[in-house]
Amino acid sequence: MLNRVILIGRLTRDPELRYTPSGVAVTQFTLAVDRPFSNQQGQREADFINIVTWRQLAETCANYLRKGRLTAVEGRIQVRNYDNNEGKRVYVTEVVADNVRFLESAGSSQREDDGGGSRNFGGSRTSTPDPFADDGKPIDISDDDLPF
Amino acid sequence: MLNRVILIGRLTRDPELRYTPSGVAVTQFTLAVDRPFSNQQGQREADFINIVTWRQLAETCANYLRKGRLTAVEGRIQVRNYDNNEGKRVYVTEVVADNVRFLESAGSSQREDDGGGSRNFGGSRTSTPDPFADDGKPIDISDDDLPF
Amino acid sequence: MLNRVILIGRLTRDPELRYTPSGVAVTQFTLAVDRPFSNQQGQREADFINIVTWRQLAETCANYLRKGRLTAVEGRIQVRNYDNNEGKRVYVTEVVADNVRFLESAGSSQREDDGGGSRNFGGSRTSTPDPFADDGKPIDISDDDLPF
Amino acid sequence: MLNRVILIGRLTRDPELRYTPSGVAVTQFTLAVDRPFSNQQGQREADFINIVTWRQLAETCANYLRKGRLTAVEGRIQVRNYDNNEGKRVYVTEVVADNVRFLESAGSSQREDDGGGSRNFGGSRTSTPDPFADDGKPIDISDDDLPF
DNA sequence: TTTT
DNA sequence: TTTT
Repeated sequence: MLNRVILIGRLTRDPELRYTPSGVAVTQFTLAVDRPFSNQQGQREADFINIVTWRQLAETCANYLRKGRLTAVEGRIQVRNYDNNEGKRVYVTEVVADNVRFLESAGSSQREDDGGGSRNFGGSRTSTPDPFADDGKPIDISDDDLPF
Repeated sequence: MLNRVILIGRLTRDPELRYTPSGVAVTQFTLAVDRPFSNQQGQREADFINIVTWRQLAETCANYLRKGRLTAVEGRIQVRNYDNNEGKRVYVTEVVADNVRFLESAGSSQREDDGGGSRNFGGSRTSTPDPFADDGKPIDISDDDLPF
Repeated sequence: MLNRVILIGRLTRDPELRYTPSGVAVTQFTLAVDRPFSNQQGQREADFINIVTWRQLAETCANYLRKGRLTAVEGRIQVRNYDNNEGKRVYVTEVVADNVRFLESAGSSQREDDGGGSRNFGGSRTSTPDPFADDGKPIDISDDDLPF
Repeated sequence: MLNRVILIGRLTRDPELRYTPSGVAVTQFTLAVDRPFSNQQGQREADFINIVTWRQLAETCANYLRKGRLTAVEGRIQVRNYDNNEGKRVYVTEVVADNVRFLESAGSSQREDDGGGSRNFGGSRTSTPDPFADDGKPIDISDDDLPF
């Protein structure tokens, strides 16, 4: 009935832009958000929160966000489920963003690495497991997932 | 760095109160939050979002919340992970609440069922799968999970 | 750059629907939101927060909201200023809502008074002071104030 | 019943630290928050939102925030009123912050002016009008205004 | 000027 | 009275 999330954190890697079969842009990335307190061992932990954006916002995020950038995200929590290859139901929680603010433009943060070439497009495979699946394979993005 | 969630929805079942080994109260429940739009088939879906509360707030929630009640929750997104019995890393996303508002007191909503007897205390097992695990077993709640 | 407000409270009076010169619907009301703590005298106070809604949402609010109803509002803080009749600049803070949730439908709250007849439509003048001005006169609502 | 605000904007001037008669620290500043759309004349406007912080957070804000810095604020809307020198009731809306994030540390933003010397401490009077009053005089901050 |  |  009401579902609102606001996060400020840093991208754990470059955003990944893909397209649904019908050609709608989707960008996914993960925000590392430091917890407001230390754990029993006195260390600061972070939550790694998966973000999805659609359409024009997806294109903009793919163009301007990079690994490490401080970013504000506004959206709603979404819980999807699908059956994995062992026939087990898996629940995936992510934040569907409708507003993203780039708090650091290129050059405003120190030690940037905008060179790279490590960006992945069009659903290509990565060797690091994708946090959106539980088995290292990209989750199928379908037009059924289109919000709004 | 900033992590804020506000939800309004209805409890999918009575809340479950347990205690950590060191005696700290934890209450878990799930909120069904209707999505703001219909899907391609024209049906309204909901997101089922797991909520955790600690200490005094946990006791209050266990005492006053019941299945079906309209409830507002304020908190932060937390992503925990643990290795399941097949040695696979499982990610669990939940909202750690620090503020819960009871929008319907007992009697203010129609068709209530406060009788029941189906509440579970102290880590007892249920036959319905616990949404906090991927295998139907309650997730171990340890003092390591204590926030604040 | 980011401006988000979420409130839950009760209407202090029936909402007021008017129209700008170009025919756009505007509805204003005030939410009483209880503070989360008591003051030095041990009493619970409330903040009285002015809400503005536009267009379709304005019509819906005027149709369904009534004095006393528990209501959730999502929007942004806006600070307008104008020069009053003594030539002094006055600052008006209000919340421009883009999402309003009716947490109590007609009949779900006790002792309602939906009879009334005291509602005002179409920009008519009232003798009760308008909370949006400091001098008891309705503030001119113009098309310049149209958001989005 | 629930009252939550999250803002990201820039300080319009250095923060002002004062103390209540009983010695509690209060810091006030104004955030300029750009609106998400342009007005009829095609220009981007901003809302100037007054922020108040108390105690330890007040000290930290006074120490680390400066004019122009990008800052995130979390808190609640508060509406105070007082009678001005003409015996007229004046309403003051501000955000009482309980969480402030410094999104730009000293040096991370370009062209800073941290020199100044224009800061005011300990409740001293200033000739520049206080944004929290409508008449250019600082509003009395009393221990009655202490939240939490 | 205030709601429950 | 305003920030970039």
